[in-house]
Amino acid sequence: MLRKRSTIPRKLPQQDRSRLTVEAILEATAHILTEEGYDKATTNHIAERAGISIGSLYQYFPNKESLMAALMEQHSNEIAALVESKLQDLFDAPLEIAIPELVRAVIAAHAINPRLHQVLNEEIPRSERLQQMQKADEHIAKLLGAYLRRWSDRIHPQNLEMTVFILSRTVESLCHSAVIEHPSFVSNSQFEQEVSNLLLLYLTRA
Amino acid sequence: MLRKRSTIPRKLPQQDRSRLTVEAILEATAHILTEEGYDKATTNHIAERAGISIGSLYQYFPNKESLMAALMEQHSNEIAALVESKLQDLFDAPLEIAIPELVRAVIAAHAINPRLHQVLNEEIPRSERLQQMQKADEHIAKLLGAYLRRWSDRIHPQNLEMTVFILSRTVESLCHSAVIEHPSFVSNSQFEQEVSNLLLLYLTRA
Amino acid sequence: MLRKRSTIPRKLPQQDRSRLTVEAILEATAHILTEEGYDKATTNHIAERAGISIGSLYQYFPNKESLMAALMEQHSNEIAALVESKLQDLFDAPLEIAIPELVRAVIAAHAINPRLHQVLNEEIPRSERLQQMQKADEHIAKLLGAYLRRWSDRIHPQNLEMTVFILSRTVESLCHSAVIEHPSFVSNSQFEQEVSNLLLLYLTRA
Amino acid sequence: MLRKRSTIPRKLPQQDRSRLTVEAILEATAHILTEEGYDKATTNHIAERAGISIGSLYQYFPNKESLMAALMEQHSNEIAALVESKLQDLFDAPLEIAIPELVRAVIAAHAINPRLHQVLNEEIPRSERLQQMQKADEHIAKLLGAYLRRWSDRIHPQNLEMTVFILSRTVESLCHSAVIEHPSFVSNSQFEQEVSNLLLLYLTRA
DNA sequence: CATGAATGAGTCTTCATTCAT
DNA sequence: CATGAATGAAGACTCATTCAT
Repeated sequence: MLRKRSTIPRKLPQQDRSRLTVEAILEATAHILTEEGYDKATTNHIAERAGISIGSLYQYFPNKESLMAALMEQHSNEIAALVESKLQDLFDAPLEIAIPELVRAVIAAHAINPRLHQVLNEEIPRSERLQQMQKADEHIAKLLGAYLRRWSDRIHPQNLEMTVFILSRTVESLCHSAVIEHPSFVSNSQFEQEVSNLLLLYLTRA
Repeated sequence: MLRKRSTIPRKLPQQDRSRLTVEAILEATAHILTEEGYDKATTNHIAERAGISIGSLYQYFPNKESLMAALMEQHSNEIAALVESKLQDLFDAPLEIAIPELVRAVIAAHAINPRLHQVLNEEIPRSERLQQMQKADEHIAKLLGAYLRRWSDRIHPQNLEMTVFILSRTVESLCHSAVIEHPSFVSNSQFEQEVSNLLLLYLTRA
Repeated sequence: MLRKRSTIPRKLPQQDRSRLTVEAILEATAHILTEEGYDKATTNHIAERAGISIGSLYQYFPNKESLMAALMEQHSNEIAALVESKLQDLFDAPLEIAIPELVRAVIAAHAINPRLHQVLNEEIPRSERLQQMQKADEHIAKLLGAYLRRWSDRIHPQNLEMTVFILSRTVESLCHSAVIEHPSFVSNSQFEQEVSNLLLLYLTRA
Repeated sequence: MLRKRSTIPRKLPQQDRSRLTVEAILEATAHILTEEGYDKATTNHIAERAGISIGSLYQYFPNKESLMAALMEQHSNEIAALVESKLQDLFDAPLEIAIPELVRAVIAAHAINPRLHQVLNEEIPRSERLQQMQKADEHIAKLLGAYLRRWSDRIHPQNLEMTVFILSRTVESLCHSAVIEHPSFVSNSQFEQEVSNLLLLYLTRA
């Protein structure tokens, strides 16, 4: 039987030295991915840039896929952390406050390392992507759902699942596209306002 | 100067036999792409499925990239044609009519071959993608811009470029995600209504 | 600017094992070249005969061209070394001694591996040849020029450049052709004498 | 049993139209060979440049090798014709007249199309070369032998075969190298004189 | 006789992965 | 644990040649 290729890192770095090695590997991966693109990101090239041997790389990651997965998880976590913390802080804030803050947070999250975000989203083969990304997405969807339920009396659309879907996709895709294709928009508070407006008007009908 | 790898098909099929061959090749490519994914789409595999020799494939397409480009163009054209025609028909229709129709058209366009659309959008290496996709996008953006200008007295947001950007990304991404991730939404007129609402409320503030 | 395909070996063999590998590769290349000809000298065939995997071959040589270049350099060096050392030893010897010795040395140099010399000179695509070959040629021309200048008072022809040209081409081509087409000549001291005569009479008019 | 690949043109052009076709093919071959080199000289490319279909090319030449052979024969014949006629005219001329004339003729012959001569001599795979070239060479050697025998009483070297060998290789290689590497020599009567001197002094010891 | 679409064996080359040291 | 030499399956692509029309 063909077991699915493990995507789990081979060993959790327990000593300091290994932790450093793992970090170096991921750093090298991110660097090559952003500067040279996915198809220059060979395991040998990554190991070289990380300053270790290819053998050592495979000591920590059972295959290339797991390397990409680890990087995506790391990146997702960074973004999710930002958004989550905002969302939690704003749990009791009304829509008019929370939505613009959320938009601002998502834009900021994407702006951390937009090129990496893009490569991770666009160049890495699908099979290696879905799992990690969805985990983060789902978590955020859950938080967003909780927030919307908390303020449900002020919200028009009744189908919560659909509303969460519409909200999260819209924010994500607008912020992502803006960062990639219209960097000028990002530094422009008008864009934040417009996106916030789009969502607020939809939610409140006012 | 480093010449870019040509993406132009090698020869226009002139006889009937060759036209069939080209069609068979593109059909095989689409099939393998949707059923097995991009990295199973080797030129040899495609030729085999098309029932021709690998040599014949290269008679019509100078390299793998051009094959993908041709398929994307074909697909983009199909989608763009649908949306464009709708947009032109609706040029004089008010927002309340036009927007829902547009949403419906975009969903329908994506539903033609959603898996192919997804693969084309997500798995094919960036370099081979951008050009074709953007051409279609820009055309639609232009039509959308013209429509919004036509009805500008009823529209609140003043920055036309940004409005077009927000509208097109939002429709595209919501319809795309829905078709891929929530097929149940697609056959559900509520989704269309909600998306239309999102956009209409934003545009009209009413 | 279009970078020329690198002809530089990929890595200098640092460990003993790899040094052996590189030698095995070159040995296999020479063998196939001499026994089967250039168009049987595929990289896969070479690797197989060297008893290594094709991957290992490409670890040391970035492409086929560099393999050929390395072999030519090795071979040129062997020949050039022989001739050069003779020419330096004979710097103060008069024409009557030096010329026959030179002829003998050139014949001996060609006789080391005549078939390889032939293949390297005649079958390998031009582009891969010129550089290596000319380097050796120029060096020898320089030494020959120095020698002729040293004995210029005994030499009739006045145009030194032309004389060097005539001498070197004549010796080279006669020895080469003899080794390839008339092996019987090679083991025959009469041939050496005749060639020496040809050159001596020309230089001294006596 | 593996029959040797025929090198004989498939049919002698008997009608005018075919003769023109064959000429067009050879002309195209020569042109591509001189302008683009041997490895751009694919049969398809040749047919295209000749303005005929690849199928027609194979009507006249059973394989690529026979094409090259035909071109070499044509070229050899042109050169041989020049040299032969000179040699026959000069049969009764003394060495002092005949040798310089011969040298001049050989230089002129090489200057007809030096690049083609070079490609034919250096780039075309050995297997396809030898036969044609040797035929011409042998013929000239025979004529030269006859001439030397006619004047044997004035000639010092006694081994006629060796003398013919030395003479023909020397003239050939010096003229060839001069045309390719030192075009300036060619238009310079001093070079002719020096080469003639080289040979005359050798033959006459005077 | 001409055409040109079709063939497919064979080429160079890459890169994830293993394993002896 | 680290090293890096070695592996080899697999991919993109070429080109001499054939054959149905």
